[in-house]
Order: sequence, then C-alpha cells, then structure tokens
Amino acid sequence: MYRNFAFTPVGSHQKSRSGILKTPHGNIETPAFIFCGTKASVKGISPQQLYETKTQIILSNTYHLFSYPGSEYIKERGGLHKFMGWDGPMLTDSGGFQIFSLGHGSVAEEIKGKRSGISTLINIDEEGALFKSYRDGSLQLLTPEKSVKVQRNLGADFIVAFDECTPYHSDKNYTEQSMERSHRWEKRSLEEFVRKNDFSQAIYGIVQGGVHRDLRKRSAEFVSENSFFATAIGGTLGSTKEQMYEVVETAMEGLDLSRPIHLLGIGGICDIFNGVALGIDTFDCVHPTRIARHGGALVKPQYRDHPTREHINLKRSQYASDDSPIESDCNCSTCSNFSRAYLHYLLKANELLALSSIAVHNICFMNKLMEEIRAGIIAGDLNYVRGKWC
RNA sequence: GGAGGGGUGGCCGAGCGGUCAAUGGCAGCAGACUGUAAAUCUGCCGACGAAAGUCUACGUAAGUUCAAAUCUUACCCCCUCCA
Repeated sequence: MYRNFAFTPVGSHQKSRSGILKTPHGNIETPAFIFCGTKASVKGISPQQLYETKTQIILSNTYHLFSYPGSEYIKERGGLHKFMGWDGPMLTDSGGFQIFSLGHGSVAEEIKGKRSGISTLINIDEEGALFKSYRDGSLQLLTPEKSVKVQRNLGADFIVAFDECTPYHSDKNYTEQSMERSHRWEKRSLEEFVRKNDFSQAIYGIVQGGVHRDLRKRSAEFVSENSFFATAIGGTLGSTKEQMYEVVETAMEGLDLSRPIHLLGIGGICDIFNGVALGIDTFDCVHPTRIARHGGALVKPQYRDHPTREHINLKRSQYASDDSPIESDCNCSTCSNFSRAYLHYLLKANELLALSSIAVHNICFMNKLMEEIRAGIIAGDLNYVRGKWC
C-alpha cells in the first residue's frame, strides 16, 4: 500500500529516535522540521533558498489551495511540486486545522479567551465543515472525501486525514463527540485514499482527544488500528508547556511506534526537544517563518536578550547600533552579509528584504537545530545537547 | 492693494462654547505570535508622578463668558484668486 515509502530507524536514545523517511521526492532525515508554505509558498522564500538552507520538507494547505486557485487547476499545471518549483518532499495538511483557526483565531487568542472577530466557519456536522471563503465569501463544504481528493490533485508525498482540530475551551463531552466524529472522518479519508491509491502518496492519521488522558489513549489506539502510513498528533495540547508535554506523552502511549510520528503545529526550540525526547519524528509550525516577518530572529542561548525568549526582536531600538550579525557563528546568507543594525533598519523602513532575510536565518537555524538533535540521538548524548539549549 | 481660506500635540489631520490633554492616521516605544484569514494583532504615546493627581497646551496678545481649541478684536505668518 505504501510501497514507495518507508521509515527506517538509524539510531535511538531512550525514547528519542532518528531515522530515514523515504518518499518519492527524496529522503528525510528525522527528527525533521517541516516548514509551512500554506498557500504554495513559504512566505517570502524561494525554493532555491529552501535548498540552500538545507530544508528537507515543506507543507501546503488543502483549505487554502482548494479555495484558490483550486486543486484541478494545480493538477492541470502538473501538480503542486511542479507548480511551485519545489522538487523535495512535501506534505499537505487536510484543512482540519482551519475548522479551528477560522472559528477561533489563533491558538494564543483562543487560550487567552480573546475575541477574534468574525468567524468564517459556518457549520460543522457529520458530513463535513462548511466555510465561508476568506477570499470571496462563497460557501465551501470540505468533507473527508473532498479533502483527500484535493490532496490527491495537489500530489504532495504526504497527505493528512481530515479531522477537527478541537479548541482548548471545549468541554470533555464536546471533545469526545468531536473525536469520535474525527475518527469517522479519518476512516472515510482513508477509504477515499485507498480507493484510488497510485502509490505516489502516503496518508497520516491524526490523534485527537484534547487534554484528556483517556480520550487521547482511545484516539491513539484508533489511529494505530487503521492502516495509515504515519501518525500525527493534533488538536489542542493544553494551555501550558507542562500540559503540552503531558498530553503528547499520553498520546504517544497507544501508538504504533513503527510508524513515523508527527506533532502538529509545534515549533518552539524547547518544545521540539521535549517532543523528540518523547519520540516525535517530525514537527511543523508557522513560528519560525511568522516571527521572522515580525522581526523575530531565532538565536542560540548565548545571543538571547531575554532569558525566556528563544528569539531576539530586531525591531527593538537597541539593535539600531548593533553591527554584529544575528549570530556571529551562523553561516547563513543573512548572517554572512547583514548586520542586526541593517536588518533593524530594513524592518523600520518597511523593506521586504528584512522579512525574507530573517526568514532565511530562521529556516537555516531550525534545520541546523534538527541536525544537531539527530547527531545527539545517534551519538547518544541528546541530553547534553538539550542542556545547552533549554 | 482687494477678496477669500487657513494656522491644533514629532508629522498629517478631525474637532468649532462645557462631557477636550483634544477622534483618526503616521512616526516612536514595547508586547504577543506554535497543523498561517498574519509584511498581522495588542498596549503605551504633552510634562512630572507608581497612582490619585498637578501643571503646561490648539499662531501671538487682549477680551466676552460661570466655562474658549471652539465666540470677538488686533497683530504675525501661510495659501488661493483678482488687480
């Protein structure tokens, strides 16, 4: 069923593991970070820059590309890889997260209880989720079958079953009902996937269950019992770091460990170390590229300007006269050519170069971090590596 | 020389008798951001003060009024049109 895919372990340390994820577009060394290129573009970054920063895999989104320009259109252009000029491994998310984000805004806003303006999620029922297009206001129904069909047209190596990403503030009853429905949706996704499998894609199942131990366990068992290629952990992971690690740990317990395990939407440095320590193989997150656009450059602990912050904010006035690069020991093209002062100026002057330059650094940074983690696992000194970072 | 319009906080620009330390926007200063409705969003932004509050402020100067950025008069600038 997944003859062109494989997950081969190359080393492990306690629960942490390093491996090779084989795809039709190349191999991925794990643990790996997947950069978000939601609308068929890692914002401000060219595929060439992705290659140069040793990016292994990127992700695009079903919901966005379904809304515009449409998956048939992309299929006619030769598929997403060809359309966007990226020849490496790729994953498409199912659109399930948009059931959360278009209804509740950002994760932080939902947890902090802030109002997020107008919701463009109209309704959700057994059939699927009804959206009001953020582009033109038209109504769009996304179902498990449709999500998989769209993802088939897009042609990413990895596709994801359609689920509902449950919010933190849902009560246990809703979370359970939602989880059960997600399970049914995931089964339907898998059936649709199998119906027309041409072996160019592999599908992920998703563990839901919110912050509830028993639900997470049940969900993990459900996913493992069904013939997904790999597993993703989704839904809310709680409101604190501690809760997040606990939820992930619980979700891991019932999983088939022979499959690759992805942690959806997590990208903080310490969060990644904690995930890896629990056995997570891949991560994806908008964080590195989003904070870059807001002036945030990821730095090693010795370059931080705030004890608990993993990045420096180049918009701060203190950097106006800082002639050093973001990181003196970084060899990315941004650090090789630009000072913090120049990047500060570019941000203040609203020059687009600032956004892409910082993003290049952050992408390079994350890829080197993952490389260091892999080396740590293989060498068996991951705890030492982790101690340097967190 | 004649006619008209205007001078508001770092800038642009509302307000046109009390509820105005003065809407907005920009700039400035911080913060947030975790399967991207995000080059976004939030807060602060006259001075002193932790705050309550006090003081100084809507070209300048005199007035009218219980009360003036808002009304009157004079003056100083600016802009437009006519000679």
